[in-house]
Amino acid sequence: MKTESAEDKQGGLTCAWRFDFSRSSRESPYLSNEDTGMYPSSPAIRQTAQTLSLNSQYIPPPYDFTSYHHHLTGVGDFSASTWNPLYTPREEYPYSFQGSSPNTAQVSFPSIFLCDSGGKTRTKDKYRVVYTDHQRMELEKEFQFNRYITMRRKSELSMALSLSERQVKIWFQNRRAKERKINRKKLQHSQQASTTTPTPPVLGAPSDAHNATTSPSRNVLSDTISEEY
DNA sequence: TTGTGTTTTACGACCTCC
DNA sequence: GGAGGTCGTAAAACACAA
Repeated sequence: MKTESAEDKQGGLTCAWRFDFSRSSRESPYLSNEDTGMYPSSPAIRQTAQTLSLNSQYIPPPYDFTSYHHHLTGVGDFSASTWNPLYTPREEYPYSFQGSSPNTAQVSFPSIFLCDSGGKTRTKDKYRVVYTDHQRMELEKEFQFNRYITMRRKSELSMALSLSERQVKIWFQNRRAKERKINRKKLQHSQQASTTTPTPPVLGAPSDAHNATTSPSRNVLSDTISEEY
């Protein structure tokens, strides 16, 4: 992520939104690829979403896609920007509509980007956008197919969901991080349970810890599919 | 309503692979 | 050197108990 395209950088704009990025020094947080599932040697097998029983957290409610028909078009010089709030996430966008038809309604943006040469690209008025349920659902479906999105699918999804490829990429990164976090919690719980109520190990039924430590070649993230969903 | 904890976007730093 | 990975983190959004 050293260099992002101008498109990825939300229209190539550099903005004045300042943050305190000071942080404590890092203490070699990197785990081996085996531990992290980094650079998995074998891609995850693509499964049909129907075969996966989703955790209730990710089961979206029955969607009324008619609510997304107000396809908004940004007003202003955002032609080069892929950050384009085509949807109105949960009524949170304070943009004023200009136009009568919701299908063609245009939005006048507030001072989304205050630009300077600082190189920070976050918005002033919106530190982050909230993705619509539809966007999340589609991303989640793709995630169930494959933990690692291909360039082709990333491009397709970004087009379909009106997100930038960078947003799709980062969503997948965050989603994998979330899954690892969940797995760590489960591992902790299982370890606590095993220490408090020791049970004899069952041959042929390896635990999560066993999987994580003895099967480095597999995609560690794929473990969650069968466990979590 | 408000305080607090959790989740969700987004990023920088650093790393590996090609 | 670039792309994309993880990790840690900021801050908005959200959930929920008091």
